[in-house]
Amino acid sequence: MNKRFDHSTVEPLIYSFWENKNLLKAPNAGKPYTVLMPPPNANASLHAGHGMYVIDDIAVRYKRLGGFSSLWIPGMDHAGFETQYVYEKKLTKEGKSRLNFDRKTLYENIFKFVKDNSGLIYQQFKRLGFLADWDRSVFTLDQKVIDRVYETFKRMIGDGLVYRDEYIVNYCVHCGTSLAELEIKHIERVDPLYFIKYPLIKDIGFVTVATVRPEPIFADTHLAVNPHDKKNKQLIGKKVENPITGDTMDIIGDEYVDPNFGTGVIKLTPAHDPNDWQIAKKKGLPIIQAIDWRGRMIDVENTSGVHGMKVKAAREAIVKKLHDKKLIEKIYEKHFHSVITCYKCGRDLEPLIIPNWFIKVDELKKPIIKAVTTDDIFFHPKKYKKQMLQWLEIMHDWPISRQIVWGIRIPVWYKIDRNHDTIAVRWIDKQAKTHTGSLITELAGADLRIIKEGLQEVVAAPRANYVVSVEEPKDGEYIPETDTFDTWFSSGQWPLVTLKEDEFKTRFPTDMMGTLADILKFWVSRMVLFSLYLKNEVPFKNVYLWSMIADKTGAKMSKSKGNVVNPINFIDTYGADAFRASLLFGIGEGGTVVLSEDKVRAMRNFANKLWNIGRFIDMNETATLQVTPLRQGFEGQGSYKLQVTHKKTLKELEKEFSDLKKKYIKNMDNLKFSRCFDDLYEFVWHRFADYYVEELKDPIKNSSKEILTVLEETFKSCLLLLHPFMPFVTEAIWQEFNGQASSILNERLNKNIV
RNA sequence: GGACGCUUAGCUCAGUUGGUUAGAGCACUGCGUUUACAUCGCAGGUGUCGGGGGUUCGAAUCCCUCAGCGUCCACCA
Repeated sequence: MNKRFDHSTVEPLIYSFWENKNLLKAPNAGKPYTVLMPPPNANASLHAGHGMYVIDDIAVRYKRLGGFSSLWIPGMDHAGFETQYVYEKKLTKEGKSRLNFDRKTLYENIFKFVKDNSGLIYQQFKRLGFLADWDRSVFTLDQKVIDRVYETFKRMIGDGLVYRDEYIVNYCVHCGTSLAELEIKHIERVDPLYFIKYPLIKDIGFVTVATVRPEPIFADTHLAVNPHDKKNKQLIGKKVENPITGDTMDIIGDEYVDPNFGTGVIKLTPAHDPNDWQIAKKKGLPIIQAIDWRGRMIDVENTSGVHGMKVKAAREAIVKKLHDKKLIEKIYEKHFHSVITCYKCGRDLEPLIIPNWFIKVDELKKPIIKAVTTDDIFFHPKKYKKQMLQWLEIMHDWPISRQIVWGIRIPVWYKIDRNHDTIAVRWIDKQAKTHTGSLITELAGADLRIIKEGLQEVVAAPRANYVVSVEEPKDGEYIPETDTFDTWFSSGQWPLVTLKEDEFKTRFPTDMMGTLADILKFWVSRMVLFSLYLKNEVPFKNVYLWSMIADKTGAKMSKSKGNVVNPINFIDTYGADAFRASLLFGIGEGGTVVLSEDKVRAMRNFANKLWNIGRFIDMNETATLQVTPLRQGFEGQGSYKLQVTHKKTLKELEKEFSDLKKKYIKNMDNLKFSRCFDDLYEFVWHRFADYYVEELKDPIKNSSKEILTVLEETFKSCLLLLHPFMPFVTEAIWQEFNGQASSILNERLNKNIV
């Protein structure tokens, strides 16, 4: 044995050994134990946040050694929005945009891009030593996943759980796309705040409203004040005149209004402000669109005179108009506020109403709340049970459509009715010219077949007729829905697409779901939802949530902060075992994980310590067995009388180790992995090596084989206990003792543990 | 504003149902080691266990309160 544990040569050899010996697959024998890997983005590469996957590996390995048929099924996610975002960035660099392609071509290009960039993360997972059955990997765009998603959608339609409605999204009129939360840039900016006077009807005087957006006033139908606002609450029920159109407007009360901002009175523009929209939905107020997809004003009767103008020009026109009417009380030029802008072009985003598909969750969430409350699903750490329940209470209907191509298309076709204008399209012709408009108008200038070939986007009014079908219906003219499902709609069915049909009897519910706490509500809750809906069972018995990985200073790692650590560097320098162990050592349950090089180095030293304990035992054995080099020769050797003190020491060791083992089993079964590892570290280094081995060194030099046997057996048991945490070094030492063809993965804990 | 959590050594953090002298890693100091390991060993800590109050024979641990920090949610017209 070398003086030092050489991780860089040993680790790859051991991993391919496991692969070649089929040790990564679930053994046929044993009670099933199943863990599903949270699918990383297909084009992702390893970052510190993936560190928590080690938890899953520890569980899988522990159960393997415990005699279970433990199985870890990996997979990859297509990660709709995020991947398309990355791809479009690439297009921008090439001087192109997604609008240069029809929908089908764009999808195929992204598919190729993802395919070319996938696979790296699995290579990196292998370097971490993951005991996963790679042959069973599932991709969220595999046909069987798509089939399952379609089937679920159809069933939900049949059960009346799906409906179409308007939904307010953040839309960039320049880039022609709605943006997800992660693509929005919040910036702070100074804008004028206009104080506009609304003449009271039947009363003398005005009600003044402060706003940064005067341009859609013509579409407003209501003002609102806080019902608890002493100054303004008497306005509730009164009527004012719309300063642009002269129409009558009601003043209503809503707690949402902040009495301390501006004048304490707000105007409601439900079609173009998310908060006003919420109020309007709640109170059933009319939602009148004043701005279209292209960022132009809609005022068909044009009493405002701004119909067809762009937002900025319209604002100037409206302000001038109000000024002429002497309805502007004042303009506060330096209003500091936060606005949302497009990550690509930097322009202001326009909150717009876009028709969406929704899932009704009121009935679906009841069994989830029950399952969480009654601990059918157990949360580690416990605090997430509360967080989950809190979120489930406020969980509202789920908008599942996304205006992107990278995903599973919602299997719906809209029936074209040439007499009713319910569908708008964007398409690209053979000359690469983009056309946008109502389908009926477009059909006047182009054949339906040509439009469909160049189709980019369809926006159908909620009242448009549709047929749910994967294939195009034959009875008339149809145009497909172009929206795709929210990524979580497909990944939420992960437990239902990863197992084989016959495994549902034996491996479902699965045993543990270890994932980041960030996606508790996005992902974990949806998996439970789908599983209870489709299988009437929870998808997993335990949820292990890792809160976050932080840098040395305790700050959360994020790209924007630039403090992201690439774990591969640590693995290269200190070994996978050291990296894994550093994520566990000295960590409270569910606490922040601080990743620091000092700690990784300390764990590398521990791996080396293990190696050298093995080396010490091995060397002494060789020395003792010079006559009969085989271990089987032990019994044939003459026996030695131990001095009383040494016998006592051995007894102490056995007692202490037996206590440790009991504690270990208890903590491992309760998923308290970190504590187990801390205990092992303390025992192996500071008790076993520093104390017992040192105490027994002299008698060993007198060739006492009995002592060596006890030390070796104890140490080998320690290797088994440590193996889930540090798989490589423990396997390497195991093979030194038992031969290169043996594997610690074939050992079983119950043989060695009382 | 709402919910939850955290505050223990210079730094990062363990500390289980309350129970002897509160621990580890890192860092620091001294000594040691010609054969398991210098990626080592031994030794070195005056810690108001965030402040205050309470329960108890006994509190880092349970309760109340105050302060600071963090996470999630809501909100910023």
